[in-house]
Amino acid sequence: MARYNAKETESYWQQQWADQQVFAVQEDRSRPKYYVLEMFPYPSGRIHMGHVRNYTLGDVVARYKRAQGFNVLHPMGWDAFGLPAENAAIENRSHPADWTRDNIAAMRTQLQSMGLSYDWDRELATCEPGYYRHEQKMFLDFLANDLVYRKESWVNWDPVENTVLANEQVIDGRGWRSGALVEKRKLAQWFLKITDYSEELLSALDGLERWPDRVRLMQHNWIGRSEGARLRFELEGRDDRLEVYTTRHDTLFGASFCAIAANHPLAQEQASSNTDLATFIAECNRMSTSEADIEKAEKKGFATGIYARHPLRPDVRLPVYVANFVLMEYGTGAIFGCPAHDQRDLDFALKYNLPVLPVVIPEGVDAATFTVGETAYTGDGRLGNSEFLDGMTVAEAKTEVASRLQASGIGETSVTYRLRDRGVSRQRYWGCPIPVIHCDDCGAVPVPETELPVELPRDIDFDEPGNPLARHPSWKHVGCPACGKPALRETDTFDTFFESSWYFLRFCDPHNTDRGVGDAAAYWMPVDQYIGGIEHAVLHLLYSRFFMRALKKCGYVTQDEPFDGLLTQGMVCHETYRDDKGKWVLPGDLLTLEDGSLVARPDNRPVTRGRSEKMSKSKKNVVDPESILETYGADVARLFMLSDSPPDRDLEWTDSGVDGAWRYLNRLWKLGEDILGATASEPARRDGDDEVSRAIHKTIDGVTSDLDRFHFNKAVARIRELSNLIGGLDLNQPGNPGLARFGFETIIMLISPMAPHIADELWRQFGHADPVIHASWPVASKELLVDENVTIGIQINGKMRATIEMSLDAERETVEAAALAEPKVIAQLEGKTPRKIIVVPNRIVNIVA
RNA sequence: GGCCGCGUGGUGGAAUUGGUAGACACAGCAGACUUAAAAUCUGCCUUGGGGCAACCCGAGUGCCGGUUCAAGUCCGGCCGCGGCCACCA
Repeated sequence: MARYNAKETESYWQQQWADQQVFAVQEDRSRPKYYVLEMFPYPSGRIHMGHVRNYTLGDVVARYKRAQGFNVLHPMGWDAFGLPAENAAIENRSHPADWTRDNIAAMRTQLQSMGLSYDWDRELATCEPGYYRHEQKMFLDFLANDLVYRKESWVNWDPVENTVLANEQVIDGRGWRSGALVEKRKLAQWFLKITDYSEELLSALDGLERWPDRVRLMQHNWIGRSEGARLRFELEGRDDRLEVYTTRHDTLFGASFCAIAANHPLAQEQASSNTDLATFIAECNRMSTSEADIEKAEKKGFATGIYARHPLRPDVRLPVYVANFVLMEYGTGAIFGCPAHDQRDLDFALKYNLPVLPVVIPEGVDAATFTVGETAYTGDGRLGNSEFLDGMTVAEAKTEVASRLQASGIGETSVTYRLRDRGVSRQRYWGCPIPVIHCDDCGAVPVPETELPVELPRDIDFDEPGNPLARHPSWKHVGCPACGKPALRETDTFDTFFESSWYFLRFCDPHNTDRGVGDAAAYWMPVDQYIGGIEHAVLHLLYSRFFMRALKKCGYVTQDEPFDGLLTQGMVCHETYRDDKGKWVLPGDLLTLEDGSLVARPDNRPVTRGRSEKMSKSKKNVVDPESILETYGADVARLFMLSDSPPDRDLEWTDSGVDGAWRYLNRLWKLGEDILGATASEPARRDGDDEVSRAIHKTIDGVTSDLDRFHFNKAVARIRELSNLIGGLDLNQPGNPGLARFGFETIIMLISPMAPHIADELWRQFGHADPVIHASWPVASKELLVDENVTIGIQINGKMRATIEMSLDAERETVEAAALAEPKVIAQLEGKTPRKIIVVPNRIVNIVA
């Protein structure tokens, strides 16, 4: 055996695995299935460290489960539609399809050099008609099942990307990719009825026991259920009523105004005959939705001149305002304001000189003297100034108001969700065409199934801004499928979340041409372990949950939840560096001078070290995985990623940590060489009950439970501990070589999911013909997990003073006597008689004196 | 503003869920090998004090207090950092 050559070994074994098709998977109902999936990447062209971490984690799980006898499905594909391809097309005059496919090829090569155990035969790319035709079929089924609808609505318009953005894609009032200030526009859009499932998506969160609590909480908050009431106010001089939504119907007697959203139908109606109001509404629609601006934004209103009648007090008239803080999208788009108990309403009331009547009185305060100044009272208390409600608790008052309103037909309790239907139309080329044809006579007509897929045309140009599909000379001109008259194709495409909401189903049977979701899904689904970034906690993960339910309704699947277990990995971080001009510097351009100072190549500019942040191109604190794979090999990169931090925490990338992983693998190689030399004719000795054998079995047990719980860093620590122990054995002592061999072969198996190449090479050197992947996971002997003797700590008044060796499960009295006989204990007690002695079996003795 | 996390050596992190704090590493220091360096190997490595020494005494898990025989772990109050949501009625 020569010095370990990672490069040769890794490419040799990658070839072996491919040739022997060791990762090919089939339905095999005789074995339990295990579906492990990492979030598929966008083909940007190069992998980054986040990918390396994500796919390493998934690969460890896949290989470990396979060794345990599971039939493991572990596929990889490409989330291949999306804007960057179009931007690249504009910049480089390339075609989005070519750009995307080239990137996929490049990234596939990179991923393959990581030695990941994918069944590449199942690879898919969402931009291929073979994929998206099924998506178009799903859309048609959604239409038929009342899960999708078209409506005119106010949308977020990104003026730079010339497209609509979902609410979730607007961050601080700006487009998530372009950073441009988002405008409001009214457009006809297709919407998915996710709100039909609000309650179910919420309540089913409880069943997702193998999801991180915080992800469940984020979805819980995102769905945002609130229990309140809808009330219909009579409007003076009008026949229609104003419906408001409130969660504080207990405060109804404190109401002093009503407010409606700028885009509320009543506001729109009034604006048609009132130019000042129209101006005000236009102003509201221009308003920025960024955090900072909202903080500062004044609560502004415009009195419509309409008055609402108080439903419980005929003498009270409530002026109706159009107000800039009322959202059309939530509740009914109208509220009643109770200034005394809502800060926003109070600000508004003070500005427009509206009455402030407290109706919830803090316990022990007289209703007659309680006043509200500039701060609304939002605490608990009893009702006051509220006629028949006086003296009730808030909860009692809510019930009473609800039942009175219900009895008189004015209102009823109502549950409202923050979750909104998701608009899916995007005015882009590089996406899945929405299979609809617009006919002047027949309206929006679904494309007949026999004509699917509606394929993207290849010949498009990006010379002008906007959607090239809409400008294409012929593509959109078709006959109406219903009446045959000339009609126009929908030129919008789906938002890319559509593709990623069901790809996990496609992996179960990716070559099925008839159906998007074949029968194999019933065998493989749900995904047993899904792994990816926390940034998808709400969007992707919630929409995938919705898709499963929608597809179930359409008969595609029988299950509700797509992902049984979820692991959200932390970010890969790195220190940041800036030169004397404040420009970011790549870690690779750094040079440490002899005096220890940091400079940047090539001109040795002085550099200051900044805090560690998520690796990002903009701050240049990136390390290119390819250079690491090239210099150290995949096993080193994988081992480092696993050993330094728990997977759900942020990982600090350090060169020295990588070196440490490199040194360990070389030490392991050397150790294997020594043991092999010493045991040329001696087999592994597995039958001992000595301390080393016990340590080996304890390591097996520990690593197994660590991997079960994704404590990869601890598993690595245990393996290193064992290799330190085995490395310390004197191979000249009789018996030791066989023991060392047993220990070492165990280490190879335990480390094989993490560093698979070196494991397979060592495995072969130790005389095994088949790759480690075919060996079954080692099982610890129960009887070797417990020691004959235990070390028991002795405390005096809670302070550690000594330890004693006792046989396992020694009698309480024996332990007590031994503890009291310990010289240090005698010295510490100074002749005092213990008042009490607590004995925790096999663990600790505490003497209270 | 609302909700939720997290604070352990110089650093990343362990600690069987209330029972011997600091496993395993990284960095550092000392030594061995070497003409020398790199690599490798060995040792030290929370902190203050004492001892030639194996060791001994005290303090110590952000701060203050509490519960307990026993607290990094549980409770209360501060301080700091981070995440998500946010004009949601």
